[in-house]
Amino acid sequence: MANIRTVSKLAGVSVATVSRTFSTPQSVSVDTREKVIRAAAKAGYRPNLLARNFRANRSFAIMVLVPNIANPFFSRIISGIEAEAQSRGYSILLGNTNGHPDREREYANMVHSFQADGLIQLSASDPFSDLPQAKRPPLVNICECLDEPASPQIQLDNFGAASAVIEHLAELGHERIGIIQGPSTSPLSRDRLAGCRSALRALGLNLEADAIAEGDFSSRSGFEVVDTLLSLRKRPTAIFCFNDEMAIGAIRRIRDLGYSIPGDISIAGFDDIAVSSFSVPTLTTVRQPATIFGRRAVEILCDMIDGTISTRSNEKHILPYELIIRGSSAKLPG
Amino acid sequence: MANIRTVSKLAGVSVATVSRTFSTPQSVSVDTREKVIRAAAKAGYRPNLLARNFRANRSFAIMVLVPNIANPFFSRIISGIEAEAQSRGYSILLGNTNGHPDREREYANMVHSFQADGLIQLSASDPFSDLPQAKRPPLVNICECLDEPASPQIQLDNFGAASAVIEHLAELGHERIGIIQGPSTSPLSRDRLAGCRSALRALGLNLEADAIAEGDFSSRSGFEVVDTLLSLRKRPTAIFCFNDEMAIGAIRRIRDLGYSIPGDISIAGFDDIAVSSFSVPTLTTVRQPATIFGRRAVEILCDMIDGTISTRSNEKHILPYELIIRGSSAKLPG
DNA sequence: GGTTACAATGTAAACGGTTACATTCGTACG
DNA sequence: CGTACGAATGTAACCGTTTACATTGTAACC
Repeated sequence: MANIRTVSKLAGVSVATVSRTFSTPQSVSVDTREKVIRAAAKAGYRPNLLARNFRANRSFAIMVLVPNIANPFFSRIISGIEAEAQSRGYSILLGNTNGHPDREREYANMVHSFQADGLIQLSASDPFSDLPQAKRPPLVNICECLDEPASPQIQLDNFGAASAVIEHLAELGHERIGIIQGPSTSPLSRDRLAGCRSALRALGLNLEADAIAEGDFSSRSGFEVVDTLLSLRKRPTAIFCFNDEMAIGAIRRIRDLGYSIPGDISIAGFDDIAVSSFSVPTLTTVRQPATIFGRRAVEILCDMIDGTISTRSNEKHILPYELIIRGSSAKLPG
Repeated sequence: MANIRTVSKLAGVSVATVSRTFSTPQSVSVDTREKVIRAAAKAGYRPNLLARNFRANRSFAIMVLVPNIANPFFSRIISGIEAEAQSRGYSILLGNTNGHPDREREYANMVHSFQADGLIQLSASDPFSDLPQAKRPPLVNICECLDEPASPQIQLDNFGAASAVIEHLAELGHERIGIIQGPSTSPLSRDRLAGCRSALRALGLNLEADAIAEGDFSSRSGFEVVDTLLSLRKRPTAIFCFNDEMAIGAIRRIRDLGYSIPGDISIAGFDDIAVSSFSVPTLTTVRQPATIFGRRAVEILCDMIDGTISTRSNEKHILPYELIIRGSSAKLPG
């Protein structure tokens, strides 16, 4: 392989000049520059970034940890991360954790071994929690936030969005509203649930414990747990699912049981994934600015890497939601 | 940062011994090993992989080029790639190309600058086509294959799968079958189309040119182009869409126009993405072994990196399909 | 006891860049 | 004319590993 020394000999200059030609061209005279570039082309020289990064002690890579890549909402976020990272000269390393803390830790260690300059976590966990503040590498949590974060957090106004959904359903005349939440351990579910509670209370309604079912954000779980809501003595006339996949699963099951949507039961989801505008019926949902999530995360992470922001920052960034009203929610007849 | 010399001093041994303790522990006596490990722990030492990889001239990273991460079928493949790579000690670098050849080339160059040891392409294009055979880096094409490949290719038996779908629809009594294909430039569309033609011919039927509409694999395109099929003088009684997203878009539009599915029109898709089992109606489709695609690609790529397989191999690996019959296809009434 | 074999460990060169510092040279200025 | 200065370029150390080769120590054997 052609290295910088090959090129320097071929061009009749020193290695330093070759290096400068590529990293700080303005510090090399035009003549020399051309000579070097010609020689480099002739030799088929490409700077060895392994060597450059080693010297700089930087990998120019960002590790992205995602619980499940196959989730379409996450993949939209990753799309945003990728775009912003690419434009800043960073490459992205992808790690699928399936929510396993040991997998997370294993991947997070790549930052310690200098394989990545920073970490973006698409879930509420902090793989560096055992480290003293001063030694924490750049980390940004996104989507789902820690309660007592030691790093910057980016999330939707989950409380506000959930309230807005409830208000929308209440406006349509629904008073018995069921909920299919995500895993109850997740801060995200808790925030949305709090939003629901608050909105209902403001309307003079109460959220009974048995009107809350718990899924795991998969369509299958929506399909399965909706039964518990349908079999309540006071069957809900509207169901708010904490993501679109569960809503789609629930719709499937509800229709199988002979109910009409939104005739008998209104449904709302969360995320606004691509299919939600084409499903039957089209899905009322909350749109999250997924690509912006990704871009913001990269912006903040890069600032931490550059030292513009302290790695001890734990600012919370709340992004706005948008309520998208479609065919799955309608006025209660009568 | 603690480096190997810090540890060697702390343990009272040479740097070589420290290095050996971590890379070939059996070549170090038990006493020394323990001494070194204690010293390393004390110093908080982690081997600098930037340095190690530089020395080895290997990045232990695989670049994955995908036209669109947000596509759920691709993300399932990536899931498989990630799992297999992780178990082999490789990390994966993700590049979203949006189908832009210059983006592809830019990312592909990361292999030349030693940032990746090999490349997996999730589309039918060869960023190294201008290179002489001998200089081609390890590359595997997956999903969609080149006609005259210079690298190993992995794809479904698209011809067979499309035939099977047509045969299934024909068995249900359908004779006027419409097609929504992907971009006509894609080899994948062409193979599936050939499968359709062949199956229809065997049944004594003909595929008219105007029974073929062209989408771009997005739900929206399915929604939009299905109109041309519905407005034919001889409206098809069944429509085969070359992916599930387009099928979902088409279903939406067909229902909006007042037709029933599968009462008036049967629909079949391709890919078996997650929502297809929960959509209304559930979707008859072709299941592709997505994670196996990913795993196989990594296996083959690693063999090329290790030199077990020549980088000049251009073997085609054909994976089996599975026809999944669900609610969107039914017997033609009468 | 001397020789040999082998296991354990050490020494130092190499990998391919970057960059602090040194050198050279031309030019402006007193 | 001598000096100071700055631009262009060169020299060589350095980054943290790995590893070929050298060295040492110990045990087995004749």
